[in-house]
Amino acid sequence: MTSRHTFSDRHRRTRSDHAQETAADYVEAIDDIQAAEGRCRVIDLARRFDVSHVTVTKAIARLKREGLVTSEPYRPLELTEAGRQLAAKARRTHTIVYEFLRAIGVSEQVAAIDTEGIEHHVSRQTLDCFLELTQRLRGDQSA
Amino acid sequence: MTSRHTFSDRHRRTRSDHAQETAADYVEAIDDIQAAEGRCRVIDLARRFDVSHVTVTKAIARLKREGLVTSEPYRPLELTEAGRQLAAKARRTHTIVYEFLRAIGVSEQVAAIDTEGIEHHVSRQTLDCFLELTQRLRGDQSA
DNA sequence: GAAAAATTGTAGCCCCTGCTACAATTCGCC
DNA sequence: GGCGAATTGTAGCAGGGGCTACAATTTTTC
Ligand SMILES: [Mn+2]
Ligand SMILES: [Mn+2]
Ligand SMILES: [Mn+2]
Ligand SMILES: [Mn+2]
Repeated sequence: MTSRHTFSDRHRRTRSDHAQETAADYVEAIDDIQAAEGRCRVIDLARRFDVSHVTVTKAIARLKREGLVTSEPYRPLELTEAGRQLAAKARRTHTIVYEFLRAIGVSEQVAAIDTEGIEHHVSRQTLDCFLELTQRLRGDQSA
Repeated sequence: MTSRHTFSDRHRRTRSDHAQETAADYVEAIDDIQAAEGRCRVIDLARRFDVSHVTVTKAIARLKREGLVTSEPYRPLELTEAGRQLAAKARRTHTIVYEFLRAIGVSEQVAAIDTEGIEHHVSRQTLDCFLELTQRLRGDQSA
């Protein structure tokens, strides 16, 4: 199948997707929580992801290294401009995937769960197809 | 959104999906390679996934612990019955996702890549929706 | 304003997945 | 039969992501 690509391309890409997954989910969550509560603390993320605050602290250390987050000791987290941009992009993707799953008949609960994983593995092209089909199915609704 | 579930449910599920991801991809690959070459060696998997043979050896050690694979030192890999069943299930899911992406207009190359990640995050319900829509779109082809 | 509670940080542990370097074994070929 | 190549195994390293236990700091409460 598909003669001019290797299996390794596919798996390399999946591994690379996973490496960026935490970053995307974290900055999106930080942005969310800031919007809802005015600020985002480590404990807020720990509760959202159901992990210990230590796990969050270590993840945040990495996001700082990558220039997505800033913070001073014992203070709430802030997003850098790059962090805000990634959050916006992550949210757009998340919404498109979720709305698509809903449009093709997946329940709210299941769509929410599946979206959280799928969103990190959809290329631009696939996302466009999702968007287009969501529109089409909505127009079709009456049928 | 979706009032009676927590964010943590979604992320817990995604983490659990990832834990099973390696197992599914490996047994599927072993089954593939056995079918094509008569046997599957460590080096075959290393080439397919584009990782070192050491990485494969360690992953295989885990699959042995989990009862999916057996092998003797310096000998080719064998699947247990459980391994074969998981491989079959993984292949079914893989095919459904791939055919679905193709049906909604994604190119062969991109569909092959995206499928490799998405397949691990589609619940049964979503898979059913994929299948149904694939059928519908194929009938619709003329439109 | 001090004690208690909540939050954050740090030390140290685990497993998974990646690697290089090197040793052991098997395979292929003369 | 043996030698070189291919394959597999092992030692030791790194980073990501999970944890508990405990210390430090901030926030809340009285
Ligand atoms: Mn996610
Ligand atoms: Mn994934
Ligand atoms: Mn896969
Ligand atoms: Mn697959």
